[in-house]
Amino acid sequence: MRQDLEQIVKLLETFWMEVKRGAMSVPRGAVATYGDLAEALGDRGAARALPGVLEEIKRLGDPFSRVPENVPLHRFVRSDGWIREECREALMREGVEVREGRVGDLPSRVWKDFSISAVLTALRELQKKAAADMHTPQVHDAESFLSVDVSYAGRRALICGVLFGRGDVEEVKVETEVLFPYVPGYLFFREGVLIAQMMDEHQLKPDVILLDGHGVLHPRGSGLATHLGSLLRVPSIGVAKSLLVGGHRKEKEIEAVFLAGEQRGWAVKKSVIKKRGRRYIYISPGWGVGLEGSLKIYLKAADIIGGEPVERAHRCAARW
DNA sequence: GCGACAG
DNA sequence: ATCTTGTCGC
Ligand SMILES: [Mg+2]
Repeated sequence: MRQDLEQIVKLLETFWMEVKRGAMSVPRGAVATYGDLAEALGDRGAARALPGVLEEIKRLGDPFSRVPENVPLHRFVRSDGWIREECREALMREGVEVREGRVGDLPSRVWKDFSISAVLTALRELQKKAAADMHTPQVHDAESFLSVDVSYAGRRALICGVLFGRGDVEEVKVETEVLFPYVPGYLFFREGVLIAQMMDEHQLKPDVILLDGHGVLHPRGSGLATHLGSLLRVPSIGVAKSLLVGGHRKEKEIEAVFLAGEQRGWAVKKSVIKKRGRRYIYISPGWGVGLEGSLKIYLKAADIIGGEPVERAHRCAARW
């Protein structure tokens, strides 16, 4: 079953609505932790993204409504009781005891009765569907390539695609609004959605897309490259600078990367691609490409562009 | 206190 | 990813 961009974007809008509802429900005189709000949203791992999200809602409004909301940002603390510097005074005025930057008696003050929908769980369900979509005849070669990267400035994003493989090299750039924070394991919803918009707008149909992130080398087998490839029905490969999950030996120039006892990708010394560099980069199949195909096609792309393909897109995206 | 989780 | 001076290594 195919997903569509509008359905996904709708869920991202829901994310902001639910964060707002959750934040507004914390009563005066109480505090809530970022972790508990994240858990109510479906994943405690999103806790680190929430201070920024709440602040954005208050200052600028969510990216959909763009109407600033007076969320009680000051009632949110870290799970160890730590309160943001600028929130301490407001909290004290509400009768909360503040000692050395922390909530006096956290267990008695903390409120966690959120009744919001678990949007992040819904996002994970989409990831699982994309991961299950992994079959189809896999490609073993490609003639035209698109490498992509995204840079950020506040809530603006610059998406840059580099098309190559048929002689010339073409750059495509699109500037848009960021719709979702960075949460480890959910990169597709931040960058993939913007990249899909860019490819729609310019009607790009390369044989394969090379993305700055992982493919099946992901907790749910559904990284940025996998989900985007599945959405667009374009074969894709993940090219990451570090691991999110999994591990590998460090003896040969090219090593297999394993996750839960199964090979999910490759670690390739950068020196294989470029003159310098001793670090590994991580290649994994996205969608419509197998393990062997991902490595073969990636090395071909690197050879044609004469360097690391995603790095090429990275430099492009750095120029606003 | 330390380690850690793509971008 | 971004914020940023000087510093290290090829
Ligand atoms: Mg990037």
